[in-house]
Amino acid sequence: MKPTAVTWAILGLLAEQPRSGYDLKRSIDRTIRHFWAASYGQIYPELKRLEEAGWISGADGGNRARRVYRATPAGRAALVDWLHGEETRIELRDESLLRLFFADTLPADEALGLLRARRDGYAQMHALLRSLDDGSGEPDTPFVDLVYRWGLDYCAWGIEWCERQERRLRRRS
Amino acid sequence: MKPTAVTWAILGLLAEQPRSGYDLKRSIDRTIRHFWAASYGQIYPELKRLEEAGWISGADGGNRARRVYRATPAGRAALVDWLHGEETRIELRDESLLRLFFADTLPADEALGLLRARRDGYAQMHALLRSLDDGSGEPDTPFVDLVYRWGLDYCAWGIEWCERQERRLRRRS
DNA sequence: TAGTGCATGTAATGCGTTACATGATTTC
DNA sequence: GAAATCATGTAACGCATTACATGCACTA
Repeated sequence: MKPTAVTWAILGLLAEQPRSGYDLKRSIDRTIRHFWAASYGQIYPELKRLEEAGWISGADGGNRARRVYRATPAGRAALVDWLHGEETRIELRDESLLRLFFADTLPADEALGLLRARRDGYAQMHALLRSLDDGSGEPDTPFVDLVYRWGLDYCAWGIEWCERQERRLRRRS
Repeated sequence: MKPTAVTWAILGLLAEQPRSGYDLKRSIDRTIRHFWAASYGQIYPELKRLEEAGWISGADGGNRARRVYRATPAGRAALVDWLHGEETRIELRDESLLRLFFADTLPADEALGLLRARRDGYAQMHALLRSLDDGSGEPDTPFVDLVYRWGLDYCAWGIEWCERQERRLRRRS
């Protein structure tokens, strides 16, 4: 069992509460997905691998043909090991920055348009994140809340940054 | 010819000045790589595809066995089209956030350690970016400089954010 | 009884990294 | 002449998405 990032995403959610593959996908889409996406094509095979490794156990549950998994003690231990694991390397992948990087080829006003588009991208994501917190539902645990705040704050920062830079570049031209 | 992100990275650099595959890799590692990495395994096959498409042309240059490519007019046109292209969707992939997200499983002080580790990750990347600007070399064009600033500012923001949140969480506990 | 959403899964494909193979040239 | 670096490339592998296939259950 060679763990990958999706391993921990699934195991972490199952440690919190038992879920089916379908539920996992929905939970991920509401939360984790904004900094780490996962698709069915990863989730279902990974559930099998995790069960073989003894880190989760599945049981046919409820009506329908749904199989509900829960984290085993061994799984919880592995999760905690990972949390203690190697240091953090910040890695980015941001196509919008790639575009900005080459914007010097364009006339000045079109180049500024790209900066504006980036700003709008941030605004859109900010709106999406805000819409996830409908106020109902129980309040999040501290670190789940922390990561949610990160998303909001990051977008807010990004919007301001783009606006500030746009003003700066306009002043010089 | 179905373009992908690495297509534009290469084409953009070649539009600026002619380079070999090896030079491209080095340029990418100094600049683009901080928000969009690329490996030889992508670069060399992509150079072939780009040449077949007529977007770049290669010539055996200099001494050694080096092949130097330059963007053709068709390539430049394609690049500009891409720059004008679809709107920007912000997509993230950040394993450190994934860890933070599950930190509630840990005792409070260890969880705060993860936040500190993230801060240190930002600090490390900030130092790396600063080290790239040795002051020598000609000054960057406006948008190349803009993206460089983004990296620095993002790291600075990230450091502050982590420190602020650490203080906040300590106050509550 | 037709449609929608629940639920599970796989196959094909594409993107990207790593590791390896090869050899020339410069520098010490 | 040994080491470092320049330089090009490929094969194997792994990770992830997309699209598709299947069928049940609820509801209008």
